[in-house]
Amino acid sequence: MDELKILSWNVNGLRTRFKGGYLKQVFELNLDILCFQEVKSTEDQIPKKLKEIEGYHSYFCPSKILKGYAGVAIYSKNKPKTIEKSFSNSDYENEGRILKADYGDFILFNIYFPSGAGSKEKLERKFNFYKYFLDEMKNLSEIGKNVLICGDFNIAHNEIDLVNPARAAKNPGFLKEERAFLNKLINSGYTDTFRMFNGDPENYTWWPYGHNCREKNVGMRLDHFFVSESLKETVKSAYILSDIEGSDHCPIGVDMVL
DNA sequence: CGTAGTACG
Repeated sequence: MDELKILSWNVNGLRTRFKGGYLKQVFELNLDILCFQEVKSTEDQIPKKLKEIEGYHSYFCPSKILKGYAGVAIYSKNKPKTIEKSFSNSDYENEGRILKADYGDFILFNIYFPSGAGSKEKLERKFNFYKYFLDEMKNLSEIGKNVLICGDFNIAHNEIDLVNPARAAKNPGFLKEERAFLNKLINSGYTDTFRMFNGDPENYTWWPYGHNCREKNVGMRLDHFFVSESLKETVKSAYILSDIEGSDHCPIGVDMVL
């Protein structure tokens, strides 16, 4: 019976959140694993006192394509057996979007999904990313692996997960293809942990900067924590920490007993 | 508009 507490947060700049004292707030929660997205730093740009937080091992997957863009990180009390920066069926290690940590008892994915806003090419790349992701998750669940997936999906799943669904349906974040992708993940045996415990609207994890959107709670639930069927009953709670500010996203998390 | 570096969400 091991407790496992994991948090996921799109920090929108790890160094800026560190300087502002916001990172301290999540490290003080004394969790086992913290997953960050949009780190926006190469490893050499991260100061030592940020890289080496007492009690944690840290792992980074920065973008090698565009400096100051994307990037994911994992801070973990226990050392994973292996760390990978792509799916096993594809080659995404330069993108700064994936950290796959195999702890033996379970595999944790920390993912910054493409937003795909803008060009048609970016949308295509995004759907490709979905394909490789789903392929990997299906393979792992079929061989009975315990899988956790957290991160910024850049997708609101259902109408309950955003403010104006009719208007949003034309925009990346709530396209029918994106929503269908999450349905496919669920059909592959994965569960949205937040909805195991909370069926209410107005639970968001992202708000646009400006226009007092956050104060008015005009946002979307874009960050998710999925678990494989094999882990579903180990999830004791799933939460959104909307009081933790700084980024345009707020942290989410799960408490489990493995 | 913020983050980071001149694009991207």
